[in-house]
Amino acid sequence: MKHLPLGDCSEMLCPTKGSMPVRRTKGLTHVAQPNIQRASLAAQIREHLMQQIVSGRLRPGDRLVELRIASELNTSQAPVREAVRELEAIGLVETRHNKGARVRVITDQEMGEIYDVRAQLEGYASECVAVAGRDLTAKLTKQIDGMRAAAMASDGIQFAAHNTRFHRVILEAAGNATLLAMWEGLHVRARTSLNVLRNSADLLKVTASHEILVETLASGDAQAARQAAQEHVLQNKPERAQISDRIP
Amino acid sequence: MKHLPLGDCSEMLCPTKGSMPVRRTKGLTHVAQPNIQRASLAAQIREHLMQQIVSGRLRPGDRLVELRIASELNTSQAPVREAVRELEAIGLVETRHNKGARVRVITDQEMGEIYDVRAQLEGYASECVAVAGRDLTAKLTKQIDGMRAAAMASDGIQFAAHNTRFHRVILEAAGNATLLAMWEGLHVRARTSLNVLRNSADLLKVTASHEILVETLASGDAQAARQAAQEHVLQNKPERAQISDRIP
DNA sequence: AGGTTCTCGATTATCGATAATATAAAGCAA
DNA sequence: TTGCTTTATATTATCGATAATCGAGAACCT
Repeated sequence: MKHLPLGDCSEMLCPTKGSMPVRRTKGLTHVAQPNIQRASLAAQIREHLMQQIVSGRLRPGDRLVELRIASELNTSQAPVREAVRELEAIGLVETRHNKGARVRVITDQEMGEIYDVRAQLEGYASECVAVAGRDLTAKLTKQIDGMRAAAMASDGIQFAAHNTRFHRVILEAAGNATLLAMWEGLHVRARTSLNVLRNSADLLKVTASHEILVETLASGDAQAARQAAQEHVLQNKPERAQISDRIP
Repeated sequence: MKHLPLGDCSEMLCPTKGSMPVRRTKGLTHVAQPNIQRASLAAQIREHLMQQIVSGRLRPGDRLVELRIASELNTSQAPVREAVRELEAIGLVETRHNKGARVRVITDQEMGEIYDVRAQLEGYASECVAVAGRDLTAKLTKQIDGMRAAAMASDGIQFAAHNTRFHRVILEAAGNATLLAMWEGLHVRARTSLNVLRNSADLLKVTASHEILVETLASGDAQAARQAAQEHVLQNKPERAQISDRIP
């Protein structure tokens, strides 16, 4: 297949859906034994661009010119276009008709809104979990351990990953696929990474905040669970007027 | 431009964003005075397909073959593909890698989930509105009038339209763009149409249910507003195991 | 029969080229 | 100089053609 000069391309998006198969023999043919790319070009490009954005190599306002990216990656315009459209659907990129796409500027205002909505969704999810009487302590603790380790290593990316998984455990357990999908739509992972980069919060403190939540969830009191989850999210809501610099 | 044999193509999706300009001179050139299509082919095709789905001409499980649709509409595969992908993002269509798209089957289960989530979102929105002390009575009443008229004319489509606008008024007034976007993501209009078609509910009764909500909202009590909105949505949540037939 | 490989037709994914647009630069009249 | 029209350039939207993939059935083996 087209062996794109893309790096990892691991699941930043849709960690649930596994990657899909693909094999092209246009430019160079490969031994196709290791590195059997099983994702469409579009998906790979999407992940690539996503990395660029989240890592800050592409910064808010930067344009995404389809043909330029295509030539950089040795592909045609089509899959790039598709990737860009997907990023738009996700909300990482903004396009105007006939004027192309650019990396979306996520304002502090919007970041705040996201946390407000998350608080609602997670509050409801927690309520559902409590009502159903599900015990997630084991799973949640596992992620907390990961968070703590990442926090001590000052690994923001890893921290965000565990953080996201922690919350996903709750959302999944709520048993409402639509709710989960909407929550995923907020793309907590990407957003959290961004956020960690923006304001180097005290990761250990954040970790501790999760531990408290686990306890409340375990109590089984639906209203309390909801309340706790909402507060937890809002607690970590970034202050306004943060340092909006990005890593260089 | 390419004068697609598409009918209305009015704003079923993204009623906020106006349509965008486009003009092609490939096949036939036109006087381009009336009917100045200001939407990209992809957008037109998307609307077309959406109509087909919502109206029931395309039913759950039906395949959407890109090249077939393209030839039917006298376009190339590209814009069709884009349209289909958009429908996928919306959730009206389901695609599997290398296997194409088909109209998504919305199960009763999922329909129920949607209402549960909507209840949460709208509850929160109503709370925000009340807290902000905004008075929406005039706007809401206007839509209720529309609903009543549609109800008496047994016009499900129109009813759904007014219904959606009613709720959008509230969501917009909540002042959280992200919240609004998520709510739009549920595509209430399309879903409501489907729902109205599935179970011919008593539209006048539904209308009345909205009137009560307006009163509570006007009272300014945030908790009451939230409660009322949630209940309102859940009240209209379809029963399980509905007649799942679609109009022919 | 039961399972395996091969081939073919249908369809998606991708490509390379063209038409259409938007915007900025250049030209020109008042 | 201001404002309007024209031209040039960059880039998107769309097209038509190809390559790759899937699924079903044919052909084969055991």
